[in-house]
Amino acid sequence: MFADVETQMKQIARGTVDIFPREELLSKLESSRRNNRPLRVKYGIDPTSMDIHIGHAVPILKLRHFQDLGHQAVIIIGDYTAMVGDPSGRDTTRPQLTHDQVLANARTYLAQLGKIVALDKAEVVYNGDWFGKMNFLDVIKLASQMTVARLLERDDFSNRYKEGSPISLHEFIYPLMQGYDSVMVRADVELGGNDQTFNLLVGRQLQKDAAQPTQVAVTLPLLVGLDGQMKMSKSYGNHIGINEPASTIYAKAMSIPDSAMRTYFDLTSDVPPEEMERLLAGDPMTAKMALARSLVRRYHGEQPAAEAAEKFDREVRRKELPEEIPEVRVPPELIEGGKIWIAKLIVHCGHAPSTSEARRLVSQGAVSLDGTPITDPSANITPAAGALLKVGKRKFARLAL
RNA sequence: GGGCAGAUGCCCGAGUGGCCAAAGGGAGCAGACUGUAAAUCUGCCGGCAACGCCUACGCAGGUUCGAAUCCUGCUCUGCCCA
Repeated sequence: MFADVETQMKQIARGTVDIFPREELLSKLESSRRNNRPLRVKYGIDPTSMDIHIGHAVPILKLRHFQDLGHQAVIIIGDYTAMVGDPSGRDTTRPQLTHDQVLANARTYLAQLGKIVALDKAEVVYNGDWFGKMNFLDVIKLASQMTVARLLERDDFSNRYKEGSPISLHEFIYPLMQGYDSVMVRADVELGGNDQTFNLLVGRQLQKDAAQPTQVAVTLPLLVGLDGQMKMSKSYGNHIGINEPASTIYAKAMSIPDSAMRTYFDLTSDVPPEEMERLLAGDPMTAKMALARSLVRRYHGEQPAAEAAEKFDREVRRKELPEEIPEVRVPPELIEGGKIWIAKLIVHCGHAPSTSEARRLVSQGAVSLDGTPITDPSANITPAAGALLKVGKRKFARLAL
């Protein structure tokens, strides 16, 4: 039982950059409905690092939408492609991972994917299943289906080429591998980030060469990070990890710039469009709270979402002390004559990476002990059990002996 | 294989013998402001119980009282020729 094509299209299209070609998707949806056959919707993920952030989750959510509409999710774990390292959107070559690292990552990935898609209803395949069996001649045959000129059409490749940055040959192979995955799983639709457009189109070409029906490419925007400028990426430190604690997700979501709110609603939340419009027309802070809450709800559930909201309100807005302040034992070897150097103490609490950094914080007036500001970077203080050390606005420690 | 150019702090990028822990920008951190943010302003931004010392300008040596800067070899990268 599939919903009518128009309804499906509307849900599929929300937040997408492009559906290519649109008419082909329409006709696929029609015949799927007519024949009561779900579409095979492919999403490939390379387990290159351990954690998924909500930027990665954007296309995965779209996959979930397809599932909700009754279609078949086909998740490809790129255990082989991960070893190549997708160069998309990057200006440098990625490090190649070993197969063991990749398999370990794959396991944690699947656990995280399960928070978004219904894994029990999805097909999960590893592309090492077919790439691992290819011999060199097979690779050459695959390579012969692509030309260098076409590869250089891809922006990131051509930019790097023009700039004189290195492009390794294996990176050129990557799009072919991704495209070949589509042939192997006979994909009807492939989802991917905007930066994947080229790769998704290669899939169409390879399917055509293999005399298969071609897949429709559905691309989604790259989510901007917390800074509102650059794309979300762990290496920029502007990400929200889906495995992060509820209160962290909430607080990070609250720190996105107002200008990014609509995008976040569209791409990361389960807030329906009408509700979103209503919120965006009103008080920005209320809207952002709704957004933050919807995010936490997805990854942690309703109850933790409510708690995170409350915690944020209490600690950040009303500047009350957090509920849980880490207790830090002051080791006797750091104490001399009953006193401890403030910079050492801050480092010991983990609130500064070096004593140099710690003394900077002190001289900038960021440090207080039991509410009394400490401004002398060479101050020695007498540590008392239960004393409250405050570094910056949000970092606390309760001393213990 | 040959010729030429390049490698600088988290990133980009100046610096071509002392005044260089290294301009400028970005990122980051702290303070003020605030609606949580953004924007703005101010300060900081290698390490060390520190007005001094140590480690740093691809790697290894060398020349010099003194090197990021000069020389030699190596590694990596780009361009051109083959």
